[in-house]
This record gives sequence, C-alpha cells and structure tokens, in this order.
Amino acid sequence: MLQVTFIRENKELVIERLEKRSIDATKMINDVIDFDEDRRRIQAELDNTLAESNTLSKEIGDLYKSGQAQKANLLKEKSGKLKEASKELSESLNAKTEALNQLLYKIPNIPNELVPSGNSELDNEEIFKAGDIPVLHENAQPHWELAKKYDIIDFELGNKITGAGFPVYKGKGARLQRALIAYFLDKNTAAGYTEYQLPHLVNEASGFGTGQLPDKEGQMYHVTEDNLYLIPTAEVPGTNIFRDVVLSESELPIGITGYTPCFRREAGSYGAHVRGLNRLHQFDKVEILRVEHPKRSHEALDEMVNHVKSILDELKLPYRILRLCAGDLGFTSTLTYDFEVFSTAQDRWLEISSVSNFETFQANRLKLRFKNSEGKNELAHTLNGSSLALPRVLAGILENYQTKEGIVIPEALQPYTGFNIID
RNA sequence: GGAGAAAUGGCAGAGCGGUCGAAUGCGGCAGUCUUGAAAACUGUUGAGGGUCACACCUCCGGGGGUUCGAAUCCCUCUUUCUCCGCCA
Repeated sequence: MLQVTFIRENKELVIERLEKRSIDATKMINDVIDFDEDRRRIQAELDNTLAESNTLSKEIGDLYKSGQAQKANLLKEKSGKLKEASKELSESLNAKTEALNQLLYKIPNIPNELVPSGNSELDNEEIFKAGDIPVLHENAQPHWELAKKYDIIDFELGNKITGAGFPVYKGKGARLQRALIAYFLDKNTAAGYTEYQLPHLVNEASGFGTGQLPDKEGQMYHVTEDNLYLIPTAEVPGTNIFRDVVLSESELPIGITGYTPCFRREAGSYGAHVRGLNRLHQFDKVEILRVEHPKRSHEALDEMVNHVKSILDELKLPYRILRLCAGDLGFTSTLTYDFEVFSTAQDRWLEISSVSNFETFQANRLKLRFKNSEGKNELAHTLNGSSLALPRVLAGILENYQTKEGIVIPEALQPYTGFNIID
C-alpha cells in the first residue's frame, strides 16, 4: 500500500508512473487526496472536541471534590453533548478512514523508472541470456513423457489421491527433489541468508500484510474451519516475520531463506501449457527474502539477481532474465526480474524465479520499520525472490539433460543425489 | 478437549475510578570521576497523529459497554502459563 503522505507530496509523479500500468490513476489519486484531507479535517475536529471534553471532566472532578455537586451536575449536561458530538465525529472518521483504505488497497505499487512500458509479456525486456540450448537426440521427449518413462513422477497417482496438479514424486524423482531443495538452501545460506522453517498456513493478518488479501483471495486455499490460508509462497509467512516490528538500523540488512511447499488454486488455468510440471496446485519452492535500508534496496535487488544467476550457471541450464514491463509487473512490486529456463523439448521458456523489490509497499501494510539515524521510525524496504521454484527447474533438467542413456544429473547436484544418471 | 491464572513501556514489575503516559529496578543514552575502562554518582529515556514550533489528541493484548471521567468496573474475543485428558 502506498503511503498517503508520499502521494500527497508527489502527486504528479505517482500518477505518471501508475499510468504506465495502463490504469486511470488521475481519479484514484485525486480521490485519495480528497479523502485524506477530509479525514484529517475530521480528525482535527474530533481532537478538539475530545480536548474540550477532557478539560470538562477534570473540572467536574474538581467541583465534586470541593463539594459543589450542583455546579458539577450542570457541567455534566454539557459533557453529554460533547460526548454525542465526539461519537458522531469518530464514526465519520472511521468511515472516512475505511473508505480511504479501501481506495489505497486497490492502488498498485509505483513502477520503477527502469520498468519498460507495455501491456503484456511480449513487452518484457530481455536483459540477459546464458547457457547453451542443447541439441537433443532425435527421440527427445517433453518432461512429462520422461517422467513416465523413468517412473519418477506419477501424475495419475496424484490425481487419484488428491486431484489434478498434485503430482507424486517417486524413487530417483523424489530424491532429486530433495537434492534440489538441499542444494538451493546450501547456496543461499552460503550467500548469507539465514535458513528458516516456516508455517505452511497463515492467518488473515498475514495474508493481508503481504498483499494476498483482500483482493487475491481466490488464489489461496482457505481452511474455513480455522480461518487459515495455505501459503501460496514462503513470501507470506517469511515477510510476516516482520509484521509490526521496529528494527534498529544496525540489524539491517536481513536475509532469510526457506523451503516450503506452495499451494495455489490457479482457478481458471487449463490447457496444454499447464501440462506436466508447468503449472501445479502444489509445488516446492526455496525462497530468499530481504529486509533492506531504503538507500540500498536496489543494490540488494541486483545482488539477488546475481545470486540466482550463479545457481543457474552452476546447474548449466539455458536461461534468460527479463525485466518485467509495467503491464506484467505484480501488484505489489516496483521492479521485477523474471528468470526463465528454456524447455528444449517444449520449445518454450518457463518461469523459474521472480525477484522483486517492493520498496515500502509491503512494509507500509506490515508496519515494518527501522529506527533511522535521526531516531525516527522509517519504513524499511522488502524484497524477495525464488531460488528456485522446483518443478520447472526439474522440467528443465529432465528435458535439457536427457540422453539416449538416460537423464544425466548436473555435476553440482550429484553430491546431493548420490547418483549421476536416471535410467 | 476440561479446570484455573494471567496479559501494563526494550525487559522485569507496581498501579484506591479523577492528581497515571503510568512507581520502582534493569537495560539504553549523555555527563562527572578515570590515562582508558569498570564501579559509583547525576541527568535523560515509550509509540503514533498533529503543529513552523508549541498546544492538543490517541495508545496499558483486540473489540464493545458502564461513567462527567477507566490501566483500574462489566461483557466478549485472542494469546500465554499451570493442572488434567489425548497425541506425532
């Protein structure tokens, strides 16, 4: 959520940047400013009424003490009127604040100046590409065929146990998953991230804190009995560690990594491009997450991008990095880099990581602040990224490393799998 | 799941319905002393809003109520602790 004071002080900039997202920002922003003015006016009125009422109460107390009950009773009437007035004022203040908030919840983050304009993924800017696309043998297959051939992932079984989108990994497939998780976590902790194991269900306040609620409710599985949500990403429990927290400046920067399964309803996505591991209801992901000083959050974003790069380089997978255009940029993000691995057998790119800087957008909702050098509380910046999402990395490995003899395990992973080929 | 107790400032811990934004201790910060440090002593030290700055307003787990007036009384929710039961 954007800060009202920032909107007030940078109205033109905010409108201009938001319009890159092809939304009509002028009215929204004007409304915010109007509502905020109203809100502050009512607040001031209420404050004055309360102040009057407070002094009156003191006077009444004094009168009682000095035995002047009659005079006191007279003042009580006046006090009653003030009370009514303050009740009305506080009701209209609440209504106004609520209206303002509802408005603010609907306004996405302001795209960074680097964000290219554009409406669809076609306008994303490719900024980097690495790794050779292998020349596969004649009978090369997509990963879902390979999974079946080597009996390492069973989609039908998952279908039986739960439903579509809940695959069962077995044998070397299961081991490869575990190896990837361990490998990613090791890379991340070596880079300075502290490993966490986080809850897989979150409450409403947490869903709100990272921006999934109230709008993207339909994307999460909801356990209505206990009013909890299955996490769609470790970002939710991970970032909410810092909800309502005031850090000292010396605690920054903070880096966290964690493995969690992720649950997504993916309502409405069907068709060929969701085949196999391409899009699932449950998948595994290792996440990295940072809390940064506003002055160096963009430097931190670059560091995260380089970190993810180093992992993909080591795995020797063909990948590219995209700078997302305004139209493709997530609601809460100000700048996002997507990593895509090339799926050779499908002849298409698969998103395997998304690294974003949210600046103060989440922090404002979370009330995540640090005490700056002037002793004032200041919103911190939050960032996160996947390192990495497992299924598509797995798809990438299966397809790009397939040989007539079997699936060769990337060298960096072999210490973790304990085998070097799936055959 | 059953029974009981509790929730106060960074922490610990007081708090007759008005003089309580809140005693006291610890911690933090500044100073005195010291070559320096420690100890001791002195002062200072919650958060948010508002203002050029004051004033002023709000906050004692959350929400609601009683009262002219609530940290203090009532209702309710949540959380924590103790005991019992169940259990990976």
